[in-house]
Amino acid sequence: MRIATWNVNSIKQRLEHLATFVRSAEPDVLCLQELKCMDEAFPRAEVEGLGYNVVTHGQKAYNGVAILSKKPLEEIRRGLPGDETDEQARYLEGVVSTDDGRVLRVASIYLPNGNPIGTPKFDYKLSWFDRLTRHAEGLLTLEEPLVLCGDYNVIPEPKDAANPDGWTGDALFQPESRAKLRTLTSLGLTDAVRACSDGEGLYTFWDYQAGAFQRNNGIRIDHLLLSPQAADRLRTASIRKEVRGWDKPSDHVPVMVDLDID
DNA sequence: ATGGCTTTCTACGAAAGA
Repeated sequence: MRIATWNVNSIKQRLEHLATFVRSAEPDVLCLQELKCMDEAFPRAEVEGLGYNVVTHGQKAYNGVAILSKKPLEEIRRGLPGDETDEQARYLEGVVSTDDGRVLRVASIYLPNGNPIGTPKFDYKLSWFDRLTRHAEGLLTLEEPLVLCGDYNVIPEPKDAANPDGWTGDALFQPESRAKLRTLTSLGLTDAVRACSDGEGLYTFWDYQAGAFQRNNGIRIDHLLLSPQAADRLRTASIRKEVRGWDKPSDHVPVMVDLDID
C-alpha cells in the first residue's frame, strides 16, 4: 500500500500535475495540503475521475486539506481537537480498510508556518503542535498502522537544509519548533524518510524565489510519521523531486511511502 | 532581503507563504 503527501499550493492550479502524479505513482492514499479553496470549490468530479474517493476539509483562500483514497474513507475527523475557536482547516483524518481486513489510519496535516517568531503566529504554531501531540498520543493507544503525514513546516535537523544558517531565526528552524517535533516523534513515531536514509540533500520544498530549485537550495519539511505498527511494515520512502521541475509547479513535492500492507 | 515568486481576494495592491 502506497501513501503519499503533497502540499499542492492551490488544488485548482495543480489539477494537471495531480493527474500526472497519480497516474505515474499510483498512490492508494494521497494526502493534500494547501487546497486554498472551500469544499464546494474543490474539483471533486475531476479527482474522482482519476479513481479516488475524495474527502476535503477546506476554507476560503487559505489552508485546506484533503485525503484521496482508492478505498472509501471511514471514521472521518475534520479539525484537530483541543481548541473549539480554531477555524483554520489544517487537519483531516480517516481510516481505510484493506483487502485482508486490516485498517490503516491516515491524517493529512498542514501545520502552521509560524513566521515571524515572537508574534501570535508563532504562538499558534507551538500550541497547534501541542494539540497534535496530545491527539497523536490518543491515536497511538489504538495500536494500529497509522500515518501522520503532511507539511509540518519544521526543518528537523541542519542536514535537512541546504543552507541551514540561512534559516536561523525562522519559525521553521527555531529550536522550539524542532523541540516540538521531537516531542511528537518521541511518542514512538518514525520519520519514514529518515528510516530509509540518513543522507544529506533530501529536500521536499524549494522557494519560488532566487532560483532556489536550480541551485538545489531546499529544505525537508514534509514528513510521514509512522506508528510502530506502520513502521514495522515500511518498505521504502521516496521524495518525488522531479515534480518540482515541471511547468508551474507547487513549491513542495510529493513524498511517498510503500507499506507492506495489502 | 527593504522578499528577487506564486496564489488568493467583494482584487487593481495587500497579505500570506516558507
